Amino acid sequence: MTVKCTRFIIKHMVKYNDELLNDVFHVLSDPTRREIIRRLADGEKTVMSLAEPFEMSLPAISKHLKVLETAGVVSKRKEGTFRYYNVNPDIVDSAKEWLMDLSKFWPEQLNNLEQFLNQNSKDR
Amino acid sequence: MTVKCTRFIIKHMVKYNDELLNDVFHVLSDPTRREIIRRLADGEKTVMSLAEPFEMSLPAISKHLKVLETAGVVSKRKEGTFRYYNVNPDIVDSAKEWLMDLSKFWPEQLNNLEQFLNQNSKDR
DNA sequence: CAAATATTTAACATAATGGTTAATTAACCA
DNA sequence: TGGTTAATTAACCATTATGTTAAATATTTG
Repeated sequence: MTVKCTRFIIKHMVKYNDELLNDVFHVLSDPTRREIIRRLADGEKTVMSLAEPFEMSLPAISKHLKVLETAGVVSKRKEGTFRYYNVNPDIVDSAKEWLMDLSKFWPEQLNNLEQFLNQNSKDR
Repeated sequence: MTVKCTRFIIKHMVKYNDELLNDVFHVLSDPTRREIIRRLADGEKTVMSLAEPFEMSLPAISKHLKVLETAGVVSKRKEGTFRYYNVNPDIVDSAKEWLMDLSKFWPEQLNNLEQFLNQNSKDR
C-alpha cells in the first residue's frame, strides 16, 4: 500500500519519473510479463490461472509477478489460499504516455518504409 | 542494412514481433538510452555530441548506442571519423502501438487515483 | 490433527547488463 | 610520416535477471 501510494504521488507530482519508467519498461521487456498483463486486462486472476498457459515453473511465474508488483503494474488481493492479481492500468499507461509525448517530436519525414521503397525505385 | 531490412519485414508482416518488442522495451528501460532517443528526435548527432551531457565514459555511450542499433531503434551514417546517429521512429512506435492496443482492453473502471481518493472519503 | 492445495521463499546456476580503463582502429591534417 | 581526433573493441568486474528444484508457509477441509 505504501508503494502503491508512493506511485501515485510520484506519478501525479512529477510527470515522468525515471525510476517508474525504468521499472515499467523493464517489466514490458519480457514476453511472459507482457502476456500476463494482457490476460489481466481481462479481469483478475490467480497465480495458478495465470501460470496455466506457460511452460515454466510456478516459482518462475511467482517471480514475474513480484517484478510486476514492485513496478506497481499489478496488485494482489488475498482470498483464502488464493491471490487474485489485478492490473493497474495507469502505471502501464505512464509508459504509453512517455512514448506518445516522444512521438510528438519525431522529425517531419516519411517513415522508414516509405524512404526505403522510394530509394529503391529511384535507384533503378 | 540487412538488420534494418529485416526489421521492416518483421514489422509489416507480423504485427507484434516478440523479439522486436523485447528489444525495444529493453532499450527503453534505461534512462540514458531514453535520453539519447529524446535528443535524437531533434536531429542526427555524433557520438561525442550524444555523450556530452552524460557523466559516463565514451565506451559506455558506445555500448548504449550498440544496444539501440541492435534493436533497430537507431542507425548510423559515416562521415569522416564521425558517426552520425539517427532515430528510427517506427521501430520505437511499435512499442507505443503495443501499449495503445493494450489500453483498448483496459477494464471499464475508475482509474486508481480516483478509486484511492473515493475510498478515503468514504472511510471517514 | 492430518492431508491437500495455493503460493512463496531458499538456494543455486547461468547469462546478461552496465560500467570501468587501456588498447586499437580509422580518418584527417600539417 | 607522424600526430590528433573520433569511435570502437578488449578485458575485466560487480550486479541483476531469469530460470531451476526443493523446502517452507498458510489456508482450507476431512
